Parts: sequence; structure tokens; C-alpha cells
Amino acid sequence: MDRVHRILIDKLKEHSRIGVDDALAVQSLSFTVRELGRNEDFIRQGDTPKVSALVVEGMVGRYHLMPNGRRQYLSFHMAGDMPDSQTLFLDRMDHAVCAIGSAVVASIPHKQLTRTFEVRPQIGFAIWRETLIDAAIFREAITNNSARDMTARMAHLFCELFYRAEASRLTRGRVMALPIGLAQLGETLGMAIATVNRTLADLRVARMIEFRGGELEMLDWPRLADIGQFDPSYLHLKKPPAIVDG
Amino acid sequence: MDRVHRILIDKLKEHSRIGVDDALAVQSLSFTVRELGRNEDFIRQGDTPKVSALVVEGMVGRYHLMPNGRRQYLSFHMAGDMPDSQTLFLDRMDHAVCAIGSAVVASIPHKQLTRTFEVRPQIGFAIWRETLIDAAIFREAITNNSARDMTARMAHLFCELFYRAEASRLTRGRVMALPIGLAQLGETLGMAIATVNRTLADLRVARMIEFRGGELEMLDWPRLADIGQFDPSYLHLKKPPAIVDG
DNA sequence: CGTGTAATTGAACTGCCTCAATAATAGTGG
DNA sequence: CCACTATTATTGAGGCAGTTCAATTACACG
Repeated sequence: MDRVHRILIDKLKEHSRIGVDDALAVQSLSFTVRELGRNEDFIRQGDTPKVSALVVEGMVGRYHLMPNGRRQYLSFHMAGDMPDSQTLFLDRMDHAVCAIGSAVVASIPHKQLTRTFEVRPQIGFAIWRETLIDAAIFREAITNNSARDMTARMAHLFCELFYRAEASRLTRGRVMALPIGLAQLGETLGMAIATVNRTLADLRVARMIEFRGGELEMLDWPRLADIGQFDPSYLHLKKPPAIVDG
Repeated sequence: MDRVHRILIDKLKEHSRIGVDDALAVQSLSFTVRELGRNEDFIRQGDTPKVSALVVEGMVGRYHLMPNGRRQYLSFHMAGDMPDSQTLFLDRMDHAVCAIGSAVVASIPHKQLTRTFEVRPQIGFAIWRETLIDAAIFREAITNNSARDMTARMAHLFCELFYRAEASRLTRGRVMALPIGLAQLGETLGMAIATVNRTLADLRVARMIEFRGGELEMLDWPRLADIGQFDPSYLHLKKPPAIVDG
């Protein structure tokens, strides 16, 4: 089986039941692959794409571009995620998608996907479920950025990213790749760069995380989850990963 | 045709093409109706409902309940909206839904909906699209509450609600029903009640809105849209409503 | 090794929050 | 219909979390 198909099927299995026939249908999907450099946009606000992307390697981020040029990052996506599945049924992109660090994405034509959904509704339902989990993550981000103080906000983001990475087996022990800068962290959590730095320093001094060289190390999961009020149930995964709590 | 079916079909037509056969399939859906009092919860965090609700009358709100008892409102929904369509494919509610003012909702069994999707994929796609617009609204809320100052935040919320109400013909001139308190406004926009009040007073003094007795009057749409950076394209409606700009 | 970018730190400022007190409004029973 | 009570809105004053601006240090890359 092709690596791209494998990644998609494994992802869908994180939350949905995928039968043999369904897996075969997925394997019949064709795609093109594209490599992206750090910070390279691959979909812009206003585009009307005819394909949906699947992250194969690395990480991508979605963001709103404000009139003054500032960005608001909305979510981050790793291997297996479909960061623009909504273009299947919404013509116009209301936000942009760019690579965080270097990344590889596969593009699958909408036509092929919708045709597959008609023949094998369960695949449609699984990808629908995927988009619904996406929405749940957005909801959590609303709460995170509106109702939590800066430290909790950052702790929660790190917990979510690490938990999702671990569920997709993209971590090494307590470490995950997070090739993101302080500025981007600020544009995700709605805080000034100086505050990002100071908050990060606090977490570091308290020996809860280590964050440099594009890597995030979760030194004290229980405390981070507590501070960030992190309850993973909104991620709707079938089987919670085992979090390292050393 | 039944009023409930009519409402759903009209709603789907705001963004999707619904053929005669599709409309007939919608009309075969059965449902139960329930009346709700002000602030009455009808789904709680943690529930695993086997039905999805359709708002028939009034308004409902979705919210996260925080450990300290505070609420974070996530979105508001009016006649035609399905505020918990995600339960079709996500078992557990990660948030609660309550009536804002008194409301009437219809409950449609999941089984009936998914069976209909298998027979008439276009209906599934239309409701899928509905959930995707939902997600777009959540994304906008992230940006609103993270990257805009208090005045812009409030202006944007009012513009969105009014625009959506007008698209569903739920306004009377420049007035819409918004039976919400300052506390709830604060728990939506992430600001303290005192700030809500002062911001509201500013908009009132500047003759941009009137807001009392559960009604919102948009006195100066152009200025509100400007201050709130409101660009309705994220709502993905086929036909923009004509906004009163007197 | 030099240059540009990103991280770090300090200091002053301010928008928003908190708390508290008062006014208005809505709901309830006589 | 009015009086009584509970809830909600309004306003003021003081404090502080987080912003802004600027300067310095560390780091990555050619």
C-alpha cells in the first residue's frame, strides 16, 4: 500500500471504523505530492481549490490574515490531518494555510473524494467526523484564548499538540517537533511576543517544559494538564494515547 | 408541508442546491418538538444524544462549562440552525446547549438522518456543509476574541448575528431579537461585565446600536462593519442579504 | 566570521479587571 | 394595580496583567 493512503487510513482509524472495502476505496484515490519550505503558503485566503490536502510530513498551520497584516493562527496540523477538508463543500477559503517548518502534503481531487463518498458512505462519514473534530478543536481554542490566563493558555496548547502528536505516534518520548517561533506562538494565543517569552520562561523555570530548536519537551505532563485545564475528551479519539508523565 | 421540514429545507437552500427528490426525502424525516424556557439547558456536556436538534423558534447558545463554573459561550443559533449536528458523528457532547430566551426545538433521530444520507448523498453534503459553516464561524470567533479590541469584538459579533438573522429573514427592519444579558455577552466575548456595559454604552452614544429589552437595533451598519472588520464571506451564503444601512 | 533574524530582558504605560455601591428593571404575590 | 424582592444594569475608583517600545543578547546561516 502507498504511504499516503496508509497515513490517511491510519488517521481515520483513530476515531472511525474503517472496513476492508472502505480501505480499498481509499487506496483507489489518486493524488499529487508537494514539498513545502518553512512558512511557505500553499493555500491563500480567497482561493477556490479543487483539491484537498493531506499532511504527509511536517506540520502546517491555518491562519486568518487581518487587514493590518497581523496573522491569527487558528490551528496546527500534522501528518494524517486534512487541513482544508472544508474546501470539499465550501468554495472559497476564508483563511490561509502555510507550512510550519518544512512539510510534505498530498493533494486529492474533490471529485474523487465525493464520488467515493457516494459509493462508500462510511468513508464520507469518517472524513465528516474528522471535520467535526476540527470544529471541536476550534471551539476549545475560543475558550482557551477567551477565558484562560496566559500561562494556562500556553499550557493547554502544548498539551493539545502533544496529545494529538502522540495519538498519531509522532512523538519521541516526551519530545515532539514544533518548529514554530515565539511570534507565531503569540499569533496563536493572542499575546504579545514579550509575554510569550516571559510565560515560556516561567514554564521552563518551573521545569514543566523545554522549548528550543523547534522541539517541545513535556517535562511534567500532570502539572501542565492541570494548569491548562486540559481535558482531551474534546478530541474524540477512540483510544487515548499513553502520556509520559515522568 | 410541515413547518419544521420547511424551515430545514429553506435553511439548506441558503447555501446548497436542494432538488425536488432531496426535499421529499427531508419531508420524510420524523421528529419530536420541545419547548424551552429562558436559560434552560437541553443538552449537557458529557451527554451522548441519539437525536440532533433543529431550532424552530427563538435562539439557543452553545457553551463550555469551566471547572470554576464560568461559562464560555461558543455560538448562538436561530431558527433553521442545527446547533448539535456534530452529535451525528461525535458521541460525546464536549459542550452544552441552552435556550437563550424561550425557544422551540425539534429533535430528529440520528438513525433517520444517516439513512437518508446513504440514499440521498446530496442531503448529507448539505448538512455537512452546514457543519463546515459552523466551523468557519468558530474560526472567526477565535480571531475575534484573540486579535480585536473590545469595541471591534462587540461590533463584529453584532454584525454577524444580524447578518445571519437577516439571511434567514428573522429581522424586522434594523431590529432583531437578541434576548441575552450583559453577563452572557461578556462570557461570549471574553470580557468583564463592567467592560461589556461601557463598550455597549460607547456604541450607543455613538448612535451605532440600541440594545435593550432583548432587542438589538443596528443604527449604523457601515460604521459597525468597519469597526468590527466584518467581512461576511466566512458565512459562505449563496446570496448576501440586503443590509439596512440607514 | 559577519550579518540578519529571533530570543531575551527592562521599564513605563494602559486597557481591562476587580470590587463595591447604586440605580433600574422585571418578576411575584397580595 | 401596587409593593416587595430578586435580578440585572450602571457607574466609580484602584490595581494589575499584559502591552508597547527599546535595547541587548543569542543564534542560524552563508
